[in-house]
Order: sequence, then structure tokens, then C-alpha cells
Amino acid sequence: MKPWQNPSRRPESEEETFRLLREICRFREKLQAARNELAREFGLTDARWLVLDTVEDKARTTSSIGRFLGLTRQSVQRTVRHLAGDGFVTLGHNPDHARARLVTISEKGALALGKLRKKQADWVSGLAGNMEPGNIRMITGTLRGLISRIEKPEKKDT
Amino acid sequence: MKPWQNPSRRPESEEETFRLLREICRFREKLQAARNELAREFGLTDARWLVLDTVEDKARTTSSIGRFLGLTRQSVQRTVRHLAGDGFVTLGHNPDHARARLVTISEKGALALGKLRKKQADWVSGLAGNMEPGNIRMITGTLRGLISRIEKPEKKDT
DNA sequence: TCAAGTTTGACAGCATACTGACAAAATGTA
DNA sequence: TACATTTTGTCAGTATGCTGTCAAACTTGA
Repeated sequence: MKPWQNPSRRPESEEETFRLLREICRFREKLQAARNELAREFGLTDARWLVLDTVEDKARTTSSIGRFLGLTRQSVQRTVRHLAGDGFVTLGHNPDHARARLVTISEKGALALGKLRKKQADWVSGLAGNMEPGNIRMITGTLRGLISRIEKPEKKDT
Repeated sequence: MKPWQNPSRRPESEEETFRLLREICRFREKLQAARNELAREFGLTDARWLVLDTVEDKARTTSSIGRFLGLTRQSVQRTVRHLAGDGFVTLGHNPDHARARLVTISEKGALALGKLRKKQADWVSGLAGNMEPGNIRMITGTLRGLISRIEKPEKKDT
């Protein structure tokens, strides 16, 4: 029996929730693979693309990027090192903090990001297809509700 | 601008799809963290739990587990080594293949799995809460449709 | 039967997430 | 001002996914 399957007689909604969890796991994997594939021709990966995208509008410190993306600053740090090593970003001086350098997008980074964004937009439009915006919005809202329950187990009836 | 945001004027459904993708990523992260937390007291992790669960009903080879879970056999191999090292599974002789040993759940593994399953069932029932089974089923179906489009970009109108 | 192709396990390396620990820098407070 | 706390960068180690490669074992077909 799989972890998303119903181990015993339970409310139907619970069994359906197991199935949904499985589907979300599969979705995430496919999405990451697809984004890696989209980014490959520019010498980027899913994670690096995400970081690059985060510093496009304004330069940020590693910690700030981490907070924004919901990652640890240590994880972001390595990604930033890679991006800097490949010339997609530069590490500028931060007047507010001697050690916390500002990650700034470079011309090369901005160029790649622009092309990549167009490419992703086309890709997403293929996904969106003929789906109802309202339907997608409803699903998004439901997932948000489930996430908040995962994070705060005590609030089961929010 | 974030990767899930709409970079330009696009059909509304596309923008909503961006938002959904972001939510799914967040969901997956939280789910994995929650399952790791659930499994910790038994000395297991999300990935090891998944593999253990896969071999509960019948012994399988590493490759077979990988195919079942949608992972590479190399990834599963390391997980199986960990499980075997901790005594959750044993590696038995396979009459059909001299090298491909059968991963068999041990008594210790079965015991931990049983308790873990109960624990997860309670956890999921908290998540399921007062949601409509039909609603969850619809969402699951929609995600499946999106996954199949991700996997087969040529079929945009299926 | 025997050669060619496929499957499998195993090893190595990469990417990316996490945690823990330490020191430097910034901030808050008595 | 001076000390305590928080934030930050950095290094180290762990977990888990991937790909590539090789040889052994199995399968298939002439």
C-alpha cells in the first residue's frame, strides 16, 4: 500500500487527500525538470534562475534572497557563488553592512533572464490552454489553505 | 518579478497558472518537511519511508522500486543501503537474477511502518478536515491533466 | 548455440536542499 | 559607552535527487 493510499476505513475526503498529495509530489518533480530544461540553453538551472529572478528588480543580500524564496541563506549562498562565477551576477559593496555584499544582476544575467522569461511564458501558455482562470484560482486557494494547515496543525478548521 | 508572475499582458488563465505553479512548489516543500517530521521518531525520512512502504506488500528489486516510485534505480539504491544498514529491510536472494537482490521488509521495518501509517492517517485527517471529497478529486484530476501536458508539450489541447 | 541488445547493480560526481557551528558585523539595551 | 542579542557570511557535514559509466547478468533473435 502506498503512503497516499488509505490504510483503513476513513472518511472519503481523507482518501482523496492522499491522492492529492501524491499528485502534488509528482507535479513538483515534473515542474522542476521542465524548468531545468527551459533554463539549460542559457547555462542556468531551476534554482539559479529563481535566484537570478529575485535580484532582477533590486540588489539583495544572500540572506534577503533566502527569506524571499523561503530557503536558508546557506543554500542561496552556494547558488549565488555559482551565478557570480558564471557572470550572471556581481557582488557589490553594501553601504549598510560590511560583510553582507549585495547580489546585483549583470547585463549577461538580465539578458538571459529576459529570454528565459519569454520562453517560460510560452511554455506556461501551453499549460494553461483552455482552462478556466476561475478554476485555477480556486485550486490555488485550496492549496494555500492546505499549506496553512500543514504549517499550523492546531488550526484544523480554518 | 517572480517566475510565476505574468511578465506581460497574457491570457488571464496563464497568469493564474503561474500562481498555481508557485503554490505547488511551496506545497511540495511543506509536505516533505511534514513527512520528515512525522518519520523522525522512527529513525526514518520521507524518502526512506516511501521506499519502505513500497516493499511492504512484496519484496522488490532496487530497479523495480525505482520504476514504481518514478525515481532512478541509483537513487533508490542509496536509500535501500541506508534502510538495510539500519535494519528496516533485508537484502534477500533473488532466484530470477543472481545480482538483483530482493529488498524485503524486516520485522522492525514493518513495525515502524505500521505506526507511521497510523500517525500519517491522523495527520491527513486533520488536513482533509471539512473539505469536499469531490472537490479534492477535481483538483487531483486537474493536476494530472497539467502533468500530462508538462510531459507531452505537443498535446496542448488534450 | 551464440552474439547482440537490455537490464541491473555499483561507483563516481554534480546539484541543491537541510542543519550545526563559528566568527564578524550590526543592533538593541542598560 | 559597553555588553548582550541578532543577523550575516562561511565552512562542514548530511540527505536525496540526477547523470554518466562499467561490467555482470539476463533476454532475444538469427
